[in-house]
Amino acid sequence: MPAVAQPKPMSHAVLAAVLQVRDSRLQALLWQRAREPHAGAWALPGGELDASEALEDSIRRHLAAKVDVREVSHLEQLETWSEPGRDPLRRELATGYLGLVPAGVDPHVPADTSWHPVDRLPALAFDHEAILLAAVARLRAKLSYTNLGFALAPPVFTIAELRDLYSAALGHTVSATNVQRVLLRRGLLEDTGERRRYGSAGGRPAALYRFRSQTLEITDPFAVLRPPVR
Amino acid sequence: MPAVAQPKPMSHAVLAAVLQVRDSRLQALLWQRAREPHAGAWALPGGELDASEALEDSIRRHLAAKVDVREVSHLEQLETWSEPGRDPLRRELATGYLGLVPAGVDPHVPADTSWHPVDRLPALAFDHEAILLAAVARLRAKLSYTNLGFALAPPVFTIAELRDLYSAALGHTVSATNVQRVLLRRGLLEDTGERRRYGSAGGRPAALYRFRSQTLEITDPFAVLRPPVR
DNA sequence: TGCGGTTTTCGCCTTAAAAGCGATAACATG
DNA sequence: CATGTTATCGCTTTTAAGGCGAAAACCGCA
Repeated sequence: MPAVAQPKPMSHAVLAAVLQVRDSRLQALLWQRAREPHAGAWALPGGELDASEALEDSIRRHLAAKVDVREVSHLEQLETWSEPGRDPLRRELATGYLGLVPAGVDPHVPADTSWHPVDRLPALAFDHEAILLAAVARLRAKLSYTNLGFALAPPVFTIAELRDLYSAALGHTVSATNVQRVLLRRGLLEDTGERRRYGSAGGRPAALYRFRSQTLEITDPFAVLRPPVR
Repeated sequence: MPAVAQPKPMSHAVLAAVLQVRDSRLQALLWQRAREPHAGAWALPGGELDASEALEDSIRRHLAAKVDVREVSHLEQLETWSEPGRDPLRRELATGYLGLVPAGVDPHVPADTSWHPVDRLPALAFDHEAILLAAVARLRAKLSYTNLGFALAPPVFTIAELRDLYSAALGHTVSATNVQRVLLRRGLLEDTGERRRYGSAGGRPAALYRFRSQTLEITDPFAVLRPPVR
């Protein structure tokens, strides 16, 4: 049979770095590969793009196999990775996604899947470590100039809880009074009127807040060099 | 796991929004389609991804057909567009790129290709308008918190010239003294020691500056909620 | 050569936002 | 009811940017 130049075996995968703050640490959802290549290494959840679906639909479909996608409070596209050697066996492009799960929920996951702190990662398959680190970088950047915190926080929370969330996600300590005043001044938080205690020991009960919006908003265009006011 | 189905007829394209400030306006490089679909409409330069090349290599290769790629001072990946209906005839993904050309150069372009102000675009083919607008948004955002201006500016320039560049790229007027002080304070500009006159009429000769770095740097992490200093 | 015109550049003040710090409020517990 | 603990608020300091006008540095021309 004459070897007509058949379509190149180039496939397209979608991968998600699903992040959540658990035990006061930023953790990622990973599953352990059973077969080659990279058997035993950990990998980001994802899979093949179908012929008729959009990338975001595809990652939602694949994520459903690992976690209850209704728990995913935010999903956004990252880069597309294309180095020819990124998969040793075949030519495959991969589009990465950042997924976030609010603190507090504990989604049921399959036996091969578990959470890993992003600052103590196991050996990852393929180029998944680069993708995961890109997701963490994106999250940390956006926490500063958007309301993305809503996707990491439970429905209501005290300022102390929120500080711990930001501290874990950003990887450094933050002052509770600054978290409160920065987010309040920007109008991202609103007081629920209720109050609750945070830690174990006694003390003044903390006010409960919620995020005013549950969809991504850029709070400060950081438009240095703004248009003149008048 | 993978059914031995034949490769899906899914192709992958790369497209670039190449932007330059010309005649004090931000303009994009477009070519006019001769054949269906969308014959007569204007399109972003680009083409098919080859089986063995990375996305960035591919867009460089395709751009070479439209413009001298050595003139492109910056190239960065945007999103990947995947709506199944984005091409009426076939299933195709497209990864967008933002390309920048410094003001002053006038690259030779083919007969079907020309520059168009981004605020007065002709009818664009497929979803190219969305991709182009995403590129413009990315440029405008990054001008504020990175040194990306280096990619729009000629090697040396006066503050007045730089203000006009920023003004054209951002789409609103900016104060020259603020451009100067913001960029100087951030350490992005350095004085060449030489001076030159800007306009036609007489006046004090302007100092010539250059960008200290020609590679992308984030000048302000905008790390609101910074790590504590000590 | 002096003078008006033009443009650049600099200093100083105002505005805005965030960080630091300590005082006070609001509870639990013995 | 005193004491410990945590939350919250007000005040001050620091940092960065925007506005404005004066001074500097040239040109052309009388």
